[in-house]
Amino acid sequence: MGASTPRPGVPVRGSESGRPVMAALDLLGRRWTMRILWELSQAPAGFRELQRRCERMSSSVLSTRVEELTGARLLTLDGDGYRLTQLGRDLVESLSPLAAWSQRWAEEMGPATAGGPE
Amino acid sequence: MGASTPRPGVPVRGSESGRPVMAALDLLGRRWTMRILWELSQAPAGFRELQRRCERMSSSVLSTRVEELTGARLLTLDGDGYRLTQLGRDLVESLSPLAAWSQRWAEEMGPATAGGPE
DNA sequence: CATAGTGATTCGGAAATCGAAGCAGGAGGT
DNA sequence: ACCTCCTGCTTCGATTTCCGAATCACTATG
Repeated sequence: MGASTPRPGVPVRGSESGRPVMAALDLLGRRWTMRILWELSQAPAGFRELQRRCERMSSSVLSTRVEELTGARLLTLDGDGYRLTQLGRDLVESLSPLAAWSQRWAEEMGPATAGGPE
Repeated sequence: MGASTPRPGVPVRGSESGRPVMAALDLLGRRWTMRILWELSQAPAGFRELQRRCERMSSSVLSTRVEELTGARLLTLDGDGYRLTQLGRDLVESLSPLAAWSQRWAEEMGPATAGGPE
């Protein structure tokens, strides 16, 4: 399988520079990645429970994502299932302003799009 | 074209809840989306210049992303090209802790993965 | 042996992405 | 008018990613 875990300092998909933030954007910009981190920040979970929490996402992709995130040292697997490392918790915490922003976004978008979807 | 812009309050790919943060994660979790916002936060750019800055990403996807982000009120197109709206600037700002985190990530990963890829 | 749980893989089909080429329109020059 | 160069943007076949049901290997329990 061709999936490689983005690493800071190594050129990644869409970035030849290898700048850490670009590697992060590459890693996070993959389907389900942020959702997985988000869910695990709520509580650790086993493979199947994690799959359930993520709207029953496909196990093949979950397996790939888990491998990537483990390789990026954001996840570990122990007796209780998958859990965030300290680095992973820090990442989710750095993402937390996004939740506040999305609230304002909702307030801005809600009234303006009341007309209907497209 | 089947692309629909995620909106807070509307169930999106990978989320039946429609919670704003899930809509945001869906929108941002698409290839090139965060990169485009990141680049435009540096300076406004026209279509082709934006494409150049994003490692010559495919024009078809750029067109789709630009449409999504415009629909989400994060982008506008004027005489100078594409630029972030206030909402878009706020989003990028809420993402800025990510840059700091990625630095620590790089420090943590660099030495630890000197052994080789995978 | 049977059952049930775990994490994880296989594989055919669907969807997203890629990328080179081209379209339509505007500005400037001759 | 015509040609050239720029713009934002579309088309379409090829490639990559993602999906999802079935399945594997392993462990534990009975």
